Amino acid sequence: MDRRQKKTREAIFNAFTSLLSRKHYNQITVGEIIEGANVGRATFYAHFETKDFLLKELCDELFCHIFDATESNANHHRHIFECNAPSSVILHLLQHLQKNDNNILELLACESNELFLRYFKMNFKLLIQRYPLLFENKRADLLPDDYWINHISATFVETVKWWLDNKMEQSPEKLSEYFLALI
Amino acid sequence: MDRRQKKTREAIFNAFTSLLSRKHYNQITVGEIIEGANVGRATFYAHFETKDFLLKELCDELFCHIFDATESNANHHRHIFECNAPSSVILHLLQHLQKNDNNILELLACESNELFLRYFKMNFKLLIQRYPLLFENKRADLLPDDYWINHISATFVETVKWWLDNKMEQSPEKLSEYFLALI
DNA sequence: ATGTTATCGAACACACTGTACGACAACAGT
DNA sequence: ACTGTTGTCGTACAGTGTGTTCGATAACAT
Repeated sequence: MDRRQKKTREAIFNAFTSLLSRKHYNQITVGEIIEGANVGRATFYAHFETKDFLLKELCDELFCHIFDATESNANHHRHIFECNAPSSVILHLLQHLQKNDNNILELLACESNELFLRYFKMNFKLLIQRYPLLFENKRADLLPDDYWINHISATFVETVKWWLDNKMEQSPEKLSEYFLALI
Repeated sequence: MDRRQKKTREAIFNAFTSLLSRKHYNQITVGEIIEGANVGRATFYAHFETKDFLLKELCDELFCHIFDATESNANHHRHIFECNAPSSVILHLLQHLQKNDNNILELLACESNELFLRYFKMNFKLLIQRYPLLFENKRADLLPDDYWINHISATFVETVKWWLDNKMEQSPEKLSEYFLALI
């Protein structure tokens, strides 16, 4: 990819992220983004069809990054997934979050965090669907599988949300303990 | 309140609800609302400062209605809340939803349902905070109270969401069983 | 019957969106 | 170093939505 394109793309992402930490997605205008990124209007639209597409591509970069890393990690240590040790996976994800790659925390904690948490949940769901043994549905006689999987995912996302609301005072280990105690 | 005002207000709510079932909140314009409601532009702004305020007032009417009913019911039958029978409360709420007062189902299932589910969760949280014995935190030694309360609320909301996604095929009794099995 | 208040319709200034075009500069390959 | 390609810039523009204003009219309450 052309160096100029990369520069522009990154500048737009940065300006956008920075704006999101200050105001709600709905109230951010393309005008503000291009001003913050110092790019021309036409340039913005050459990269992103609309503001919504910008958001989507940002999410793609963020979560593909985190979850791909988790998964490739899992491939090297597949025994983790198959020896029924959900705590390591959860812990790994939480630690990854704490490192705050790509300012992901800023986005998960911002006023428009629902947008990002939705993607977060989706990716987490995919992850645990790929490894059904990780969180086994121990009451499969009573509870439908998709209901169970949705519950795990939602609970994890809510745990992270709660963590952020509490300024992340707890350690990833503690949080992982809370989460596992629930399920 | 003036008869004319009531008529206008209701016409706007109806047009708005109807639009929400067809398209996303963000893409609904004031122009469409007033056309659907057969109301002048100035009239709309005499009732609601912006579209966001319209949404807020709609939510207030909907949820105050459902939860007030639940709560006044609870006052008459306070023993339900204090004799540790969460199943009756849950069942009561689910049955209330199924009756679909004020097209609340249309709104909870529409493309912009996050907006309404947020209010739903908030009100549910208030309800169970008012009756701590209802869902007692049995691992208070390990889990913080607000974490626990948030988890109950989120799980209930996710249960309802799942129900809606499944076209509400299950009976309220069955659903209540699922929910209670989780916690 | 009278004064009040809600509504209407049209017009308005303003802001944001998405597109178009010519000029220019950065790039890649030879 | 030369050349054709491609990304960017600036400006301008049409289209659309927002929120306000105002006088005329009709519904309301008493």
